[in-house]
Amino acid sequence: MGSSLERRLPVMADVAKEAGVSHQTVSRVLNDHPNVRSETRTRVLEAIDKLGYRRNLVARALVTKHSRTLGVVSFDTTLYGPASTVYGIERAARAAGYFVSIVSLKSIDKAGVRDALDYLADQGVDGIVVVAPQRSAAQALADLPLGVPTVAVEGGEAGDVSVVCVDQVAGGRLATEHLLSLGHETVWHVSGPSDWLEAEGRVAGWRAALEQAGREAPRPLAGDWSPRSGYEAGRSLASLRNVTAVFVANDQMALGVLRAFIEQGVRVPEQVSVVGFDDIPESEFFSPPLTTIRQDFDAVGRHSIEVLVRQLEGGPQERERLVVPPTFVARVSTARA
Amino acid sequence: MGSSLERRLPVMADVAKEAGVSHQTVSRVLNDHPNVRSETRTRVLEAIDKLGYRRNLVARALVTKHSRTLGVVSFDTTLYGPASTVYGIERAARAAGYFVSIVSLKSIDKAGVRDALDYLADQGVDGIVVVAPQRSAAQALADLPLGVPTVAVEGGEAGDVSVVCVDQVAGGRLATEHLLSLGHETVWHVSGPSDWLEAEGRVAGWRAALEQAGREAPRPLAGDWSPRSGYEAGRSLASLRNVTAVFVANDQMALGVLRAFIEQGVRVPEQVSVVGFDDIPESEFFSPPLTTIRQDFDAVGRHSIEVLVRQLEGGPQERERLVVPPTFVARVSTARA
DNA sequence: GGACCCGTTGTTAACGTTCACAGTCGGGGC
DNA sequence: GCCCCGACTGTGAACGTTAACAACGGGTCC
Repeated sequence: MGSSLERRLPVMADVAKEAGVSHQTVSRVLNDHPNVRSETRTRVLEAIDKLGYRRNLVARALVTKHSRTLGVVSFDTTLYGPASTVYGIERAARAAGYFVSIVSLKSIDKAGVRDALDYLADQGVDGIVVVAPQRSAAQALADLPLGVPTVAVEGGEAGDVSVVCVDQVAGGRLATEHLLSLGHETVWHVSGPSDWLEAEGRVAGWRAALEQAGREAPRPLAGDWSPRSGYEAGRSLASLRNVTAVFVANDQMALGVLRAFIEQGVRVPEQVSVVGFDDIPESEFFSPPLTTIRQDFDAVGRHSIEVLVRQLEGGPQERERLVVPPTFVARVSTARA
Repeated sequence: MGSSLERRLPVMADVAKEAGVSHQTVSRVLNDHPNVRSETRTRVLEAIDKLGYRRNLVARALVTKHSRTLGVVSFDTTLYGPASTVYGIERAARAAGYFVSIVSLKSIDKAGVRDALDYLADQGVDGIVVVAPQRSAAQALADLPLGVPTVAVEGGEAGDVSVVCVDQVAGGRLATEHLLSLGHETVWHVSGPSDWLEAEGRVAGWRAALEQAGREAPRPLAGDWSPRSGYEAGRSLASLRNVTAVFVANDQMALGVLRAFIEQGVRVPEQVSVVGFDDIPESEFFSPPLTTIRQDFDAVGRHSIEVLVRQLEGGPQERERLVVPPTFVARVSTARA
């Protein structure tokens, strides 16, 4: 074998020899230690450049006990919400100088969350963000004795950890009040899966708005976030007489509802008004373009890293709770009753 | 502070003392070394359990020179395709016993890719998967001298690295031939951004199918994958007289096209047939449900890890090229001319 | 002029694991 | 009875970095 291929990568000692200083001085240059003569610094930098030296972060992590890696536990990053949140997390983390190690769970049960947490802890992450939108995940988090600073996204009132989330209740209210303000007698609801905190919050907001207006709340139809479940809910709704307004818990299900209505000859918004939730990029081009509630996933991701980094670098801190407000997006799927 | 909080985590030496053996024997037990008396093994295991010992992977990585971490470089993981691919990669990697560290790029230029690669190399990843669907990214990859085994996903003919991809040309053919077989005189095309290899492959497949049938290829309209760009292309198409069949390079743009057609009073599939690409979960519920070409992103992700792990564990290997075939999904957006 | 301090540098010892090698012990072949 | 071999275990030295401390020189303050 050629020697150039086998030659081991240069280490600090090599740089030190090249620059005629001690390895510790090289370390100081690398870590921006103030007390290094600038002439020495230049010499070291030149040696580094000449040798193509790159510092070994593993060795560094061993002695500092900090890996500058953050762990992310998430659920099905194929969905737009989690994907966008994780995207925001990753970019914010990198901007803050951290690596990001990801674990995507297929199902979130206590064992799954515990495994993921152990797995990341083994790897030596400095902090963890758990995208835990399900009650079971939030609970698992609350029960687990975790030795690593942790932030929950959409985590509800989860034990001791800090939480960053969108105000789902406000979102549900926003949607419902909009429909009520258009003169609809009441508003039907297609909800998300019952063990999701987000689904629950939207139901609560919807119910609160109806109650405040003194209206009867119809029994909500439960979906699973998928377009298909929305479609099925839509068929049920279409067969009912008195439905004029529907608040659907996410845009994908709203698409299914829209489809069912079209098939059944129910015109939106002339006969029934529909409001979605999330504002996915597609919503604007549904038929008709969907009025919806926008969640700023990117902000959620960024905030969760802010909170985590503050905890990491500012020492032990108070548990924080950061709420991002949702916003109303008017399009054409709603009309006066 | 309570001493229990400050007590350092147990290390191998603690376990060794507890079990009355040397630290090396503990190491052997942990690494499933054959030559350990089973009675000794049990004693060590009990000590580990009692002390709640967890081995320090950072220290291990320092001496073995293997971090059991894989790096993933991707572009905008908010899009369904990349998100699904990365999801598949992550799960497959974890199943193979590797951690996954992710870098999401906003724009893929040579500098961005180089930075990401350096960043991951610094962290000491054992291998890298680059989801490099753009020509510039593929080129960057080809030019870069990388010391780490690398696999490109959707990477085209990229230099020395192995490639896993979906056969885009076949997909383009499939879509076009389907439309031709329905008796359409020719097929229009709304393409993806010109520097994307996937876009280029689909154009090539479309063109080849038309040529083979002896038909004229109209000038393709270029989009940027977004529903909005599809919408704009759709408006242009609607203003044309002789358009009866359109192959759109992805489902999101197809949604925009559909929307534009509805607004212009063009009926699908009665007047114009539309075929998309990707088969995102929403497509089935578009109006009308979209006939499309399905890409198995999950398989792509899994294969890329297979190839990478084979390279990692089987020593230096031949450059591989693995092609996943797309499949045709019939729905209702197409009809006889 | 001596004490002291600060800026600069070097020396030595961690960090927690695995690797290389050297024992020890018991059994089988001659 | 001796030798050798194989199973098992222990000892010491890496791995490449940062932390802790010591040492040196020159200036300032009294």
